[in-house]
Amino acid sequence: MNSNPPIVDVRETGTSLVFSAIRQMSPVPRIDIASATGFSPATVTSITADLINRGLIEEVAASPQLVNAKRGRPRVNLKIRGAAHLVAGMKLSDKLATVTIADFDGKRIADFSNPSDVTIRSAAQVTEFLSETLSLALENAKLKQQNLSGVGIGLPGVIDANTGHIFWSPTLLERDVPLKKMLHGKLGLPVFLDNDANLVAIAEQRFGLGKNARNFIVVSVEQGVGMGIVIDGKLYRGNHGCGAELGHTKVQLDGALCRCGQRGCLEAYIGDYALLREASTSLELPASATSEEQMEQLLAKVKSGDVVAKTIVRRAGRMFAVGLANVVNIFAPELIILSGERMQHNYLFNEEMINEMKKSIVQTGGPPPEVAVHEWGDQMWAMGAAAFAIDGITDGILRDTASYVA
Amino acid sequence: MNSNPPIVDVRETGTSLVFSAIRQMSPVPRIDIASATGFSPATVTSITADLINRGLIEEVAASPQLVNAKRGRPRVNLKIRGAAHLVAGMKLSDKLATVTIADFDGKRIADFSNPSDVTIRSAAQVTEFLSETLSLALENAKLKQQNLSGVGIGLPGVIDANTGHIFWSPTLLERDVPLKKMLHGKLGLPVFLDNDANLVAIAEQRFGLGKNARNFIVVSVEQGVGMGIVIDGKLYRGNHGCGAELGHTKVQLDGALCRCGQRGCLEAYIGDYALLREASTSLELPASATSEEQMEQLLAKVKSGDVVAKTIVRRAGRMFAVGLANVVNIFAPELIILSGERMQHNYLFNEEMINEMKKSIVQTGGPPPEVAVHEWGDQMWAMGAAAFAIDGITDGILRDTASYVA
DNA sequence: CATTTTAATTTACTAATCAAATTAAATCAC
DNA sequence: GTGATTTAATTTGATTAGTAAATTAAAATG
Repeated sequence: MNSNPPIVDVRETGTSLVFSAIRQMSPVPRIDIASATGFSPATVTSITADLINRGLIEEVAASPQLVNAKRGRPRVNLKIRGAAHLVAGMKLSDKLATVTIADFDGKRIADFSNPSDVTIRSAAQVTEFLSETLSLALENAKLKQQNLSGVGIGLPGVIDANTGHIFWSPTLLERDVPLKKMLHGKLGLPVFLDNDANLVAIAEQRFGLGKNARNFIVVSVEQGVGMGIVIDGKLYRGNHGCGAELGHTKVQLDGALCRCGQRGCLEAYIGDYALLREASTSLELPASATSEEQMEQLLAKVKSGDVVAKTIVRRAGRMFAVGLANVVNIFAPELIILSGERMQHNYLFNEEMINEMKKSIVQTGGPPPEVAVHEWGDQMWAMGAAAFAIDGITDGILRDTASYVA
Repeated sequence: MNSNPPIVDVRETGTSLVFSAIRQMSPVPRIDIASATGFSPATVTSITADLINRGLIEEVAASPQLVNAKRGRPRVNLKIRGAAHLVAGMKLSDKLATVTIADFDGKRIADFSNPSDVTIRSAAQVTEFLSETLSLALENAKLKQQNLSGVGIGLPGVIDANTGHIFWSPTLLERDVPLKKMLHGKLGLPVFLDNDANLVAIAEQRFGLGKNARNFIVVSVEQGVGMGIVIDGKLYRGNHGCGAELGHTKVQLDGALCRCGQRGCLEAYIGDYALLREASTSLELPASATSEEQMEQLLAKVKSGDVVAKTIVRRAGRMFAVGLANVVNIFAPELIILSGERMQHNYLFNEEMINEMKKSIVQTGGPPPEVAVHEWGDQMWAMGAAAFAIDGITDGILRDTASYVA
């Protein structure tokens, strides 16, 4: 009964602590690193000297206009050295694979996207398609594969990010695919896989609105409803490494039928297909059009004052508010980021929904969570994947015993 | 824009790491501490020697029958030294204050409970009542206040555990009460306050079914519905230090009216008052009886096959299943502990509900969370409070620079 | 140009931790 | 029994991560 080995968490090294402080606050002078990490200036000097030595960070030439007009020795800013590594971030969605090449500092170097008519593939075909897309992206950016230090990839579905095992994905024909291993074999590069919603959360944390928050959630609506949870500055992935499934929380007992086969799922009220399903019963929408086109027509009707269209969209908004409020009641995050493209804005991410949500959360006495809407393009997903790859590579580098001279 | 100071988390000291390993695995030989913490045996020897020196842990005399019949030098087990400190854990509920005196190792030394007709008090009166109850409990156990090193107290409501500030509690007349400060002033002892549901989670983690889990939730139904969330072995308290409000997650848009004034809250379907409200419309229950008695009568009717009573209880169970499933879909914990007294078992914590819940969670491919029902008496809450106090005291002790000789 | 101020570095030390050798206490094998 | 073997714990002697205090660096001030 007592032989179970509870793994006590690995303590972070001074080097990794300093490095992540630089990443978070970049550009930042040593003195601020010292106060943020609690290390003495002496230690910061010695650790940063080592990091500079290893080519991972660099000093920033002081730009004259930024000098604070204070006296004293001027601060020397440090930043991540972008040239240290290049990574690719990829996002595989319905009919498109998007690639962003980024440097170690997260700077976007090049973008590429590869449309395709095929929406669902075998594991082997996905491997092939992603590999081919990466090659094209590299060619396009005049880079070679050996310039890359790793590839991060996001795709929808239920994925264990630790093992890179895909339990299920709408883009894959099979279940239980060891895609990370397959891609690693094909590309010969370190591969980092995760659910796309988690990667959006990482993107927000690293480059977006989550920069200064420790506990926040990111809700991203695309085909499905995704959610990423950041607790204590760390992405929370649940017990099996799979993310949260906001889209399949129940907002109604015995409610509308969902794609997943269950009833009352949030997604069954706010997903594109749910709205169109309702529209089809009492509105005239051209049946032959794509679902994107149909959605646009539905929203146009809402704008022009169509009562039925408004009813449809309004319920979706109210249901979404309930779903969000539930997350808030359970989590009490400091910030909620609604992340998506313009279209969602019109029917979900609006004042009315946010107010309704706030009315449904329990009064704690503390301030309600801030709600922010972030309209990003498609590249955001890929940037999250790139950030994920950067993190993975950084972990690998900093785990090696850092030999710096005191 | 860049001057915000991101606090990088404090790294745990070797001493506190070893100490918590001992607490978790107690009794445990040094060699196992070494492998669990990753420290070398040499380090464990030196740290444990210091802890023994300080009287915080002790060697356990080898009991002959437990010797593993292996050869080699026998292992010497270590455990927390109970005599090091005594604490009181208190729980204030509707009509009762419960006290448990526990030693530093979490061993129950004495119990006491103090019933009262008053259900709601002013802050001053609560301070007085708790102080008086503690005195009686000490007297009863033949102890003096100076024997105690701290007091942990749990009460329902919205509480910031860090500051000990009570935003609101059903047991208090006023809002925004700095109860921790008041009690500290009155008792002259370190006081640790938290929401009672959180303390149940701590009790489960320390003494109960959560011992071997890193991510789990504890749902406790008393008057309201409480939930405690443990992530990565640590109680998650949300952004303001206040716990999760499972009872006020919405399970129905525009649903039943809740005590909190909102509609569709889980509590408005499964709380005692919700069931009795329904019962009152079509069942004959003696109006003069207490709600406990009425509940018993309602459950008796269920048992004897009353159709209406069954309908009422069955909906409650289904709603509860939905509420739980939502938590699982968001969190994916490895374990759910349903904690409460016998009564809940009959109408909420049963096979049917658990199956219904499992049907409402999304298939991840991984195993569904384990669900365990834990029937504890009233003392559980107080034990959680005691454990919380022990933790607080331990933190204080181990934060001081441990001067051990290498 | 000396003074003041702030940032960064150097120096000399301390504390935490480990590897390797040693000691301790048991069983096993004959 | 007695030495060989095995495993746990400790000791010893280094090494490393980190600090405090002194020093150097580079600016503004007056």
